Amino acid sequence: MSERAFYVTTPIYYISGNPHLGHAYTSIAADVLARYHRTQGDAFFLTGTDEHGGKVAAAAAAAGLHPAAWTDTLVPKWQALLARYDVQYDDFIRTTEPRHVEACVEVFERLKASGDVYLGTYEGWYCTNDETFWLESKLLDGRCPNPECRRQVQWLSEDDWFFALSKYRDRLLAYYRDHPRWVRPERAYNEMMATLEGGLDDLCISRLGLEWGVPLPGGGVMYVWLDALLNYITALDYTRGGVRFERYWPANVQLIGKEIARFHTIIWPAVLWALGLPAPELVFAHGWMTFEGEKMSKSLGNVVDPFAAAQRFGADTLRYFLLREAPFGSDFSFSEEKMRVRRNGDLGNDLGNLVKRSLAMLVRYRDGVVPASSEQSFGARFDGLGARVATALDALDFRAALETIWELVAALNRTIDERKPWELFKRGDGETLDAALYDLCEGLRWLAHLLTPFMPGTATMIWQQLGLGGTARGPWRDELVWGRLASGTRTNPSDAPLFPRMDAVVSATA
RNA sequence: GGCUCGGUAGCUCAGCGGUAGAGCGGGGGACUCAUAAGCCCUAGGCCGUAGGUUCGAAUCCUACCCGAGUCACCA
Repeated sequence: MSERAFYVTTPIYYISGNPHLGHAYTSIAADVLARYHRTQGDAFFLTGTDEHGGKVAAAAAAAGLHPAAWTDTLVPKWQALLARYDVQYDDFIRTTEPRHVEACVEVFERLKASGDVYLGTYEGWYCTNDETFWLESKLLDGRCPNPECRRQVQWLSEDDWFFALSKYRDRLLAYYRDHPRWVRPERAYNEMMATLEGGLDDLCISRLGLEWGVPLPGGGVMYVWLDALLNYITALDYTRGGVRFERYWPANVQLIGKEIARFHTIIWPAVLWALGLPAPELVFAHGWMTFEGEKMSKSLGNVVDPFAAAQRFGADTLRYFLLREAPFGSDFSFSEEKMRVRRNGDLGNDLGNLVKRSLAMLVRYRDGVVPASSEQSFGARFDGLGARVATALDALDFRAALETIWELVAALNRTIDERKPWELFKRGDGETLDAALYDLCEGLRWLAHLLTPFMPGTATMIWQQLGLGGTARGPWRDELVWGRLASGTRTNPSDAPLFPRMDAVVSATA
């Protein structure tokens, strides 16, 4: 059952400052999906940066730079972040690239031609900072109601372009009812359904007073959110009849933070339909990351620096921790102590130590060469394991996927204590010893395959210590067959532990 | 205020109509291949509160309490 090409996206990151761990979180999740699907067939993973808008222009001005020059200095930080966490994307789109800007203009023209974009008049209070129109009733003392803004608003009356969003309300409602799992988790689905039932207004999609954005006919720029959403198809060369688009759209999974669900699950499908395109199959809104229970924010000074964290713990430990610790749709409380516990427990004691003890016994008793086994019964119990991990991944239940993999880790640790290779060796029961050692090595080979999407670096180290060339690859249904590891394979174990124990940070003030 | 989601063992959570579960922590034990790691045994929690439905509810319904989120152009 070869699957159709798989397409996964992250939001494009709004480059208003430096990346934090939350950005890495979304990207890692997308990377795990992409890496998994790449092992099974064809996959395309898109990420990028959202570079337009008044805030970016203002930040650039403050730095004395043209917005384009300003964003040029910031984008490498995001790319460095992704590299630091071994996030392997297929394309990185910047909304300032000509391929995107030109495609946005083309989309605008098409929508105008079809009548879904029309010229109207917008009157109302406008906050320049937030680039937002506010209803009079929302204002607080005549100021912007956004608590982080509170600036003076101004009365604006301008001819603007509108998108006929309200026209798609009934279709959206029907779509939601027919596809109860297209927005997840369920909480997000419910909230969006409630929004739809409350009714929709047409969307103002132009900003006449701004210059930093996709230029529109007659002046002004495209509303940044429309500009941003379109990246998911402009990167596939949609307007240029690209093969990428044919192959990958609609997206299988679009990952978003829960705060931008409305844009992705109401406006976005309506825009796609207006273009005659199908909506994505699944939009998944993951939770917020908090620091020891409190929202991460610059003002609280508790933003976790993703570079420092990776430096201290390593990319794979972070990747494992972020996906294992909390359900993907829930908020997630980060703390170094929790991470240390996972690192030393699950990774060091269970996995790392398993690799080391298994290969050490192989060296001690069989000169490091994988023996032939006359006995295949041990592996039978893992027949459905790969399929269970795959099922969990399809549901974006990363945690369940990892728990399932750890069933194998635990079973291997257990079988060592049960079969006691050291006793078999002393007793001279070579055949039974060979069977035990083979099973351990074969289990490690399975782990390399299963861990590849989650911890690519670790998976490769296990693979290579087994003496196998390159990296673990190939569809699980073919590779996860007990007994595929060739006897006679000369292993190449390392003395260095995969996950050295980490001690708690001692308070400097103690 | 409306709506949504949670409130289960010390901690993090699973279970979601049929005699309460996992991991971690804690306690005990046997071993030695290994990163003082691994393995085995153990923990007796009014399943937020009060009602209701049912032969039977953590699991369905109602009210309430507590926490979080969200409420139209705000990553």
